[in-house]
Amino acid sequence: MKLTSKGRYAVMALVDLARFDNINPVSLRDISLRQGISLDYLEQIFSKLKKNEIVKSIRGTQGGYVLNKNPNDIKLTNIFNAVDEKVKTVQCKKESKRGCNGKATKCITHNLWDELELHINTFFENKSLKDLLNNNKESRV
Amino acid sequence: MKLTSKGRYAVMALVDLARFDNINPVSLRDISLRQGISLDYLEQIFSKLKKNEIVKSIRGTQGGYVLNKNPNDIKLTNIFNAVDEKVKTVQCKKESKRGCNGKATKCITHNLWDELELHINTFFENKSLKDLLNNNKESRV
DNA sequence: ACATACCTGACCAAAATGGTCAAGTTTAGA
DNA sequence: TCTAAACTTGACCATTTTGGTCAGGTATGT
Repeated sequence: MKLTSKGRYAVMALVDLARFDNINPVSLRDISLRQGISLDYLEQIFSKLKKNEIVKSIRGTQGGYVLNKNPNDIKLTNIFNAVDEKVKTVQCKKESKRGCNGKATKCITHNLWDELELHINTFFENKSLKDLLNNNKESRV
Repeated sequence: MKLTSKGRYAVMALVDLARFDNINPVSLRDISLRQGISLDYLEQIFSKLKKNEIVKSIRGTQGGYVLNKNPNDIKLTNIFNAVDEKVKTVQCKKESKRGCNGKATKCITHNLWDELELHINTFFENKSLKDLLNNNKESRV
């Protein structure tokens, strides 16, 4: 059970963006340099963030990205959904008619995984970009 | 962020085992049939569970596996650790001296991932095999 | 017009996942 | 004592996911 770096990068980049986009649009190049994330990879990630209306892009010289919402209204849930970092505990959800192993019953631990998913998602829903900004004053190592 | 089936299978198998091992040792073949998990794969999983003293094996005809502890004392944490299903949010933990991206600072969201790990692990530590047994009376679909 | 920055899609290597296969060893019971 | 059931070990492997790179674009401020 692990977090993929696409999800991590998306959050890191957005925190970075939130810190600097008051003044000017922030170029991916800057984020890339500051956060140590490959520029090409960032472009993929921001393409998705844009589709999900979390950021806006401004083209041309001095262009870059800007948040499209108040940091308080951008929850981790929104970010993770945007980059397809979903919390998946069981696959059997889709075949809704049937039980889990093709049998007529739910798999013996089905309720547990539902609980787990809920537990994690609750965490993501209660955490906004703003929380992260506040929480990040004293992070020197 | 997803749960691997090794972890899921381990829990499913142990719940199955806990239900039936009062009378006789339970063979992997039976678990395989009841839970729809490949026998060969179960063997890999139980080899790890045994090393971690969660189950005992009894060889020979009519042999099989038995729980090695009270269901109340087997937490999800123990099971997941046994089969290497760890919760990993950041890689940067190991290089403890340095920060995250090889820089002198923690990555901007480091605290967040720590919190998340804690949040998930707490769930696993508070859940025992016994809880699952009780919770599983009415699981028909 | 040109540099900067976004945009798009193809491509790819490495690791993880989710197993299978083969060849044992051990032991209860007929 | 023979044999079948069951555990044991370790090699192997196909597929998917991950974490990118590369090669081209297109838009726009100056």
